[in-house]
Amino acid sequence: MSGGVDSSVAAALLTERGVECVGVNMHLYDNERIGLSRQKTCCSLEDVEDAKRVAYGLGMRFFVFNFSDDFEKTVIDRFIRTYEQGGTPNPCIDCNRFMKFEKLYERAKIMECDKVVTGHYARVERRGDGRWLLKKSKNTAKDQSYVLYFLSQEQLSHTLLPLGDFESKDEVRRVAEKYGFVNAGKPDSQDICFVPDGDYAAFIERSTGRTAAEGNFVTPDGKILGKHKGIIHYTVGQRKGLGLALPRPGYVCEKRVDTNEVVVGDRESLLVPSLRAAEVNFIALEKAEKPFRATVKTRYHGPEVPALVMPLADGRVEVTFDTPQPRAAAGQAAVFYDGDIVLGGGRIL
RNA sequence: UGGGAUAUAGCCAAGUCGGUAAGGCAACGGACUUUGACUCCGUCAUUCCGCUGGUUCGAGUCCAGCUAUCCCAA
Repeated sequence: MSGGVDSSVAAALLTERGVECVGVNMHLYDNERIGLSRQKTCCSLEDVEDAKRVAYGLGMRFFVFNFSDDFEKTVIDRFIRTYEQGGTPNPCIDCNRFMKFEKLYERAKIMECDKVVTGHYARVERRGDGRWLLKKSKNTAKDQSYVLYFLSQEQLSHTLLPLGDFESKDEVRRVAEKYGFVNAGKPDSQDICFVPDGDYAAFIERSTGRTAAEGNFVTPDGKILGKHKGIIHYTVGQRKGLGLALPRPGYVCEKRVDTNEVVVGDRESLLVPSLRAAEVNFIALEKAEKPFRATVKTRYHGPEVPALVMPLADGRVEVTFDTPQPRAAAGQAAVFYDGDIVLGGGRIL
């Protein structure tokens, strides 16, 4: 329970069904770690209070698990490393993957709980042949199946996502209001939780003690356009914030870590016919050896586009789009869908 | 100091027969969003069009001079 509306309502719904629940909040980082002063009222403390009040109100026991060491080692380290290697991490996916559905699930087993319940907008269903499926939420605008593509069969069999059937966020808020939850009107979260001011580059520089090296913006054919602030400040596909006055809009097409160059070109030069992904997890497919068709999402709120997914060795796949697509940033997820059903997904290389 | 060209917002750049300053980029603001982005909407020259004068009811647009830069030839 994050202290937000969604997990609170999820808890309420389960309680309503007569399920015995334990409320849990994950403590993921200390304010000092992320550069907020100790004295300052930290929103995360307030959030824990909110979560606790909701849990107690529902007659649940409530615990706070301190996962800050693991969060530091997995999510934050990965975040920093990915940026330094020229990619663009998705810490929310890593947090779901390593914290909520790995660490927390382990604890749940120790506590002899059968299920992990979260406030994600997605659905878990069991198919006739016994295979567990991950599907989009009914409220497709809020769908979060994209950030859960890594779930294994075992994890899915022990996961409940009660918000997946809601048609709108307003309905969820109405439930919260019905229960009189303090957080019923709390705004949706956004930004990276451990970078509350949004300046992730400054966070990386603070953490590593290294300042990102300036380098050149170059055209695809090598002409120098100007100076950039350091590769970690940009992401492939980015248009705004380059500070370059070009005749047409310029997009980041490539980040060259070895030469510390950022390639800027027009929208055309951003298009690629295919991409590769690694660490692929298949959900609806038992095993994928043959190429299959799917619609593919390469960014959280991006469009789904038709493509052919070809399994390769070492858990990799090659995704060939029916029509060329803007290049996706390495480190983001490529998720394959068949309608509402998540076939699988992987990390973009 | 022979000839030619250009001087419009941070950058690029339209401005017709003189009639009361397009557009793009960047920037800034907002919407969207549990990552980074994309996208969308809005703002952005009213001591004004290098400077100074002149013609005109009216000049970025015509004329003169000046200044700066660029090119060609010396």
